[in-house]
Amino acid sequence: MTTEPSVTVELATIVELCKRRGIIFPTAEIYGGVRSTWDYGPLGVELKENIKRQWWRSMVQLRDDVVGMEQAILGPTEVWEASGHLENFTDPLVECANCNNRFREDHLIEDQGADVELTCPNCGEVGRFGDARNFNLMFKTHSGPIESDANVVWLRPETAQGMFVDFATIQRATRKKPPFGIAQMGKSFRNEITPGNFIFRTREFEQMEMEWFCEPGTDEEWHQYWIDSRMDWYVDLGIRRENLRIREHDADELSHYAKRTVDVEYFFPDASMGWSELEGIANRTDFDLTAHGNASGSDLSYFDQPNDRKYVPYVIEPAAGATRATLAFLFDAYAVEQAPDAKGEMQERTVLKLDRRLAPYKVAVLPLSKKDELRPLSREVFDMLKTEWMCDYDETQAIGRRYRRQDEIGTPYCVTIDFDSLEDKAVTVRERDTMHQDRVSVDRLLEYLKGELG
RNA sequence: GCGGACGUGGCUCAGUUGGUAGAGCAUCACCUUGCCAAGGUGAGGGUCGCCGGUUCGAAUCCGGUCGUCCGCGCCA
Repeated sequence: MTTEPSVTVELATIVELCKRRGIIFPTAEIYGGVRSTWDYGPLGVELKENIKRQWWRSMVQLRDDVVGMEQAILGPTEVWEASGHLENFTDPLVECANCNNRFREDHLIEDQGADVELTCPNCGEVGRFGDARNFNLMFKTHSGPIESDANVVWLRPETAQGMFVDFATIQRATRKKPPFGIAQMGKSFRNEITPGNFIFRTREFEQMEMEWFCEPGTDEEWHQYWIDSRMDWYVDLGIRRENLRIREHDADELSHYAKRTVDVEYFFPDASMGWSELEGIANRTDFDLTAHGNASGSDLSYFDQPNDRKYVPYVIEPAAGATRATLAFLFDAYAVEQAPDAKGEMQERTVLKLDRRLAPYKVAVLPLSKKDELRPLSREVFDMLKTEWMCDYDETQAIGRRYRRQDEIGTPYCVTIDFDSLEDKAVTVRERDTMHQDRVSVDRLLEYLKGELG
């Protein structure tokens, strides 16, 4: 049994911090916002891109058996017919006129039979359902200025199909042999009936997906390999292992394309969230390549020349949500600590203990005083550091207050220039988690920080 | 979509029985030779989600609408 961590952090606290510090906030808020739609501010875009960069680094850059791609977001109807999304992402829902609860008509018919009046599972009323209405989870639009059935295109509901429809082209171009993977990061869109929990479930969201093409029969082994690998990735980037778990999908919750799916779940410390999915690792078998092969007439099988045989590769898919991961990293990094102030009294200190690779700013340059004398050296230090990392420069108000500001957004290092610096050409480097300070000469500063930040 | 709650300056909130808005924090400027927030002085910032109605007059009543949160159903 998993022991659930007892720490509580309210989602509202994270939302408030995100808005106040320009991390994430409602889109077009001056017009009232749009439900389920969020903008990433100066710090949020850095954080999210850093998460994606780390995913790409571990998934593509550091491997010789995975290559990247980026597919267009708009796609033709044929792709989504073949993939099964147009069929399976459309739910016929009926609503009970008595209690207003809504159910999937096909599920009711399956349970109760097609030749009887349907009974409401909620209130027990018989025959009070209206006509079924289709809820399509895919966004539809038109390519070109004229709206007509002939130019319908769809916003992709997952990035995965790009790797399937481009499989043969990429395989030929790169001469990769199974097992190998194709990775993609980017926006996907689903018309969720019920979005919510801030950026956890949104209609526009960002995915990091990799399709691993392997020989049938080796798929189960590879599935386990990728489950382990993906767990390690989150832990390596600072998520506490006790806040992560693996959950096996029941047979009745498997997607239409999956033979087996395992979720990586994170324990969100907000009372209403709890264990929630960050990533699904699915065995999609040869479902997609076969479907697209049949529908398009292209041969999407792989010819294994040494063994003189042809097969349609099986696919293992680690599919992560970049947006969800961003929320998980924010939650896991959020801490309120006690720290003594100048008078020695204990005060609350909010710290985002983000891994250094994820922190929006790596270094903040903080002249101790706003006096003109300190400015030239301070700017010199800032200009030097900004060529390596995203840095912040802040010379307003008390130094303690500025340290707290940087703590709250997770900046791992603060560099302070004081009046002694003008004499000894050295600065104070203060680390976020330990609040430890080092005096480092300006000449050695870049080298010192490279050692710390990598 | 249904039920419930809510929507006041950047944030958190207060606004008595309707008479044209306040606080703390934050922000900005100046002062402070100052290393872990809440010293000093001063300043900017809201017409109370939006639309309409009732009223001499509405943040405060009514209707609609948008959005948020909780619950239900559906589901990445």
